[in-house]
Amino acid sequence: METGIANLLGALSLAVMDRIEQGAREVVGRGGETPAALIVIGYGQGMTNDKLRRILGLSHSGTVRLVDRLVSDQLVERRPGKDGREVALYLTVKGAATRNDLLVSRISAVASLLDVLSPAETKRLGMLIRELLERQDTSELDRFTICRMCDDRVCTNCPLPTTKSKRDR
Amino acid sequence: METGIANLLGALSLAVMDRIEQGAREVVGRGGETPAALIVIGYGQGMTNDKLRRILGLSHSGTVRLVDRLVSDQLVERRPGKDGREVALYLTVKGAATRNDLLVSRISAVASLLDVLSPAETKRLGMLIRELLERQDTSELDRFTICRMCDDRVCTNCPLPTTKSKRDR
DNA sequence: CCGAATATGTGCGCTCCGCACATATTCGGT
DNA sequence: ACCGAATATGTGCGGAGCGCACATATTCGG
Repeated sequence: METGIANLLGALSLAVMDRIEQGAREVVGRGGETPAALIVIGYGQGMTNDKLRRILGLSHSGTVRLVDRLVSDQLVERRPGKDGREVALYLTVKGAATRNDLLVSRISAVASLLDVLSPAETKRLGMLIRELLERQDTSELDRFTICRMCDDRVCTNCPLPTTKSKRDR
Repeated sequence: METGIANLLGALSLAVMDRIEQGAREVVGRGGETPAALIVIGYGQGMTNDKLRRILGLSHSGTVRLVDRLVSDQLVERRPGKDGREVALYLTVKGAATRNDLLVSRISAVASLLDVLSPAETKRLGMLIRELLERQDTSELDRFTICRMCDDRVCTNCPLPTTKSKRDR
């Protein structure tokens, strides 16, 4: 195994996430999984507290309090869900705008590290990362977790495998 | 700008750091910058509270309390520094062992994602990452920050630029 | 020699989160 | 149709991690 290369990827990932998280905190004024929550809620219609919990990898109560904060910041609304037990989470207008700023901030943070490469090098790097992600053995939940900060406007055809993998679960 | 590739690198970085941080928490029983602190203290002779603060990007008091935790966990010792104001931080035997476990855990976390690539692909990815890091405009402090979790046993010749850059500061 | 700079420690409070417990709704077997 | 199990959410409580403001000790520089 090439541990030297693993180390380099670890260092790069740390640098990337430092910049993403710093920008995210400036945009939403909060840290932890709060920015990711805002992005995840914006993906879908009918996101529930419990789905969010699993995607973010938080405890149940931690997720409830996280949503409390989003609601008190007027970024998210709790509405009655289809199932009487569920709560359906929706972005407010302000929440959608903040989410948008968040995605822009994230892409520009990564791009600022990436733009030292030539277009050809960037493309080669992109293809390798795409291969790497394609071949991961990810459950559907894993996919949402990995993609919990992804920009759905620029990520057409996500490379992560969908149906197969992890014993079809 | 290729924002699609920036998005992929962001997703990969998130996946990598999720795994690194999970492993680190299991090894040291603590999160935040505590694992990185243990690694940084292990690099040098005569690490001080203030140098550590700058590398980790924490406040002064946050760093003092972080070291308090490391001391109470018997991973680090405070010794009188050369300068009468400074405190010299040293790993205990237990601290050195924990640091070692931490580095092993980190490399294996990254490797578990990386090993779906062929040796040739891995090598190409490594070269591109190396190029990417080489061309960053990093101050000396930036280098330490980016490398704050790096495995000094496997990272021979770090690609990050040393002397030039950021107006020679 | 004394004020400024440097380095560390402390009181206090905030954010983010988990555990344990409580409540409400739906599902499933009889 | 009914009742226990499963599902989904909310709450009391506390801990981990961190920052701000302030205090103290040591060193530097004019």
